[in-house]
Amino acid sequence: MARKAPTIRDVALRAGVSVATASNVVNGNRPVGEESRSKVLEAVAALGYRLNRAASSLRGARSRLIGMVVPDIANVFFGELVRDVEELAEKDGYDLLLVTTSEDPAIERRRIEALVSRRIDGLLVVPSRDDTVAALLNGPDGAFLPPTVLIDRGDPSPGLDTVAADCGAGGYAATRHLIGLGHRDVAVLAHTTQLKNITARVDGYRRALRDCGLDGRERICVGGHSLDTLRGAVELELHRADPPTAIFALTNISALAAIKAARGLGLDIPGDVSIIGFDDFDWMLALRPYLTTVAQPIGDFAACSWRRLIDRINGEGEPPGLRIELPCILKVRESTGPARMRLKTAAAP
Amino acid sequence: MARKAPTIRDVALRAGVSVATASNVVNGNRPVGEESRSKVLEAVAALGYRLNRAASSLRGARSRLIGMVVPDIANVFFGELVRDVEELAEKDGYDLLLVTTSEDPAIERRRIEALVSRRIDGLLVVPSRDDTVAALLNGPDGAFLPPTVLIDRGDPSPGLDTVAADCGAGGYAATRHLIGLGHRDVAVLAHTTQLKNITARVDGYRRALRDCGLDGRERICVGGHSLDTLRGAVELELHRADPPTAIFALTNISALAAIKAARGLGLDIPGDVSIIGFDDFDWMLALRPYLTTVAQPIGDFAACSWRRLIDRINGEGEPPGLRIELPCILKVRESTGPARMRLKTAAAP
DNA sequence: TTGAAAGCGCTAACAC
DNA sequence: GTGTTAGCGCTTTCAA
Repeated sequence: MARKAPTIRDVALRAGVSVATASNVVNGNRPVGEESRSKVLEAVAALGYRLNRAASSLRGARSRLIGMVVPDIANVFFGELVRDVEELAEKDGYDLLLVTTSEDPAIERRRIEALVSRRIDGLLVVPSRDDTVAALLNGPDGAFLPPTVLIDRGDPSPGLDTVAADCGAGGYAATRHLIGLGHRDVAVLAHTTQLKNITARVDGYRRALRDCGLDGRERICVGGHSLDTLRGAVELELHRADPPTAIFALTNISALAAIKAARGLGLDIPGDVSIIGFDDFDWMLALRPYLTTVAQPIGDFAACSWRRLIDRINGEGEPPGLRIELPCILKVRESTGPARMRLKTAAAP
Repeated sequence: MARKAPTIRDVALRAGVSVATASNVVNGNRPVGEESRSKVLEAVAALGYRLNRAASSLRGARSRLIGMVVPDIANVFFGELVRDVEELAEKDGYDLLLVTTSEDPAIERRRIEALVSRRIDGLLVVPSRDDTVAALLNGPDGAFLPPTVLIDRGDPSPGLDTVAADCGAGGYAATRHLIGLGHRDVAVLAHTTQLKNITARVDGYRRALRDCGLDGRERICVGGHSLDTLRGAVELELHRADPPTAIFALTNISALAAIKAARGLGLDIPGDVSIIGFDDFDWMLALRPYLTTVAQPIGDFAACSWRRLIDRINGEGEPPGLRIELPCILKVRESTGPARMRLKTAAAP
């Protein structure tokens, strides 16, 4: 426990070579003779030598550290994203510095600055607002961001790449599905209208209504980030004189909220209200009714953003500013069904 | 973008003091005169100076980096744990290096070594086996682990602290609940029997059976880590000539698997089979039937392990080797009900 | 209370 | 292909 960790110098000494050679063997930067190489390797093994990355990154080399920023790691959506990214990162020899923002731009800013002071090689962020990272990039500070890729959210911006789903198409498909089932009163449940990926879903919904001659029948509920406030918003909508016959929930948490609200009011799903969600997780396929949903390709988010990030770090590929949109898939299950002609009035609580 | 980041030297220069003084102001290690202090602070602000942690940790100071190791960050249980820990960490000025093991000891070992080579100040791990970290700590390598706290799993071991739930009591309570409902054929669904926290739940189950004179009626299914294999194990059990009337699923994923298996066989919950799960997440309270479950205090896991880790890092508190057990809470909901006298035979698929 | 100076372990020139 | 050396930015003796 007390033994000091061996340094590259110890390795070189034991192998009878110079530190430069030892270093070159360890991180394969330049070719090394066969004999020296094996002697160094032997010394590394014998001494249990482990590279001190703090030192190497100080010296100017890559830190092999990637910062990852998500609003809430306990949300399965971000959980899966981080898991997939971490797997990719480990394959490429990077470690992940994980940071959480609680959807708060001030915290986000502080956390990103902390990451930058760690000399991260790249940054992957699901921003709390569409413009926060661009603001940082071009801020008065001249904040020194490494190659950065935004995921799921964020405006296109010169220095930034974005990987996201084609939310417009997703919203459109979901709404068409509902209209096809005979629904004419479809409410949308959003947690916010500040995020373009959410408003794109709403736009898809609007477009579908319009295409079907249902203009002016829009019902948009905004419920905030928490399950409880979202639920409250749905209850309000369901208590109206003319409640919707279907609810399109724009996130997985919103879907949970819509379901709980309907349950709480004693409404049958999909008998009284159809519900369609966003994202696709295991629980949606377990308890009844199985949830109809618009699935986003999380694995592809991870793969595309990682590829792009590494290219940028290596100075390869196209210059920054790309936007990559991936398709969503509508999964029709049990929570959506034919519209009732007249929905029974929800009893007052 | 091209401007080089200012160093402590730049700050000292602009403030007209020595680098030592500047350093002392920045991280408050030693008292500094009022005048110097304000000049330094001014310079820091003006230059937008940010401490280079790679350099300071190289020089021997704390890295303020904590390694966190979990089997799968996409599992909500670990997701919540990491979220809670991250929040605590940020408050104390630490960053989290997150690493995932896929329940594989070899990967775990490799990933922990990567963390150690980052000179982390402390390590929080949910190990893939109870003895992996202890092996690392006492290994021939003399692997140089910083203060380490195990969470949820892990044998008590001299150099290691452990924070976990009182799984024996949890298993006991769940089983008593079922027996109280008249069940005499209760199957337990475990993903593994290699982990003590799981076998403790099984022991609680056994103890409850014994206390009720149901010795010898144990049914223990082991289903592996994936939802599909777990489900297969349950189906097998449910297809027996004398299927169980209740299933006690030992993790949240097992619960999902049990539910899907029952559904697939057309069994009503809890009419045909009662199901009780472990852990408590939002989805369990949304779709029907609401799941009866044994909740673990994840927030307390985070708080206790963090407190302990920080104390160890600061050399305070008791010497390592502690085991802290936190109580579980039984939440009775809809998925458990009275036992049927005779369960209808499950139709072959 | 402050400053000067010595490295922490490593990599990148640059020489051989 | 290999060795020598000069720092990277910082904290920390040690002296003043």
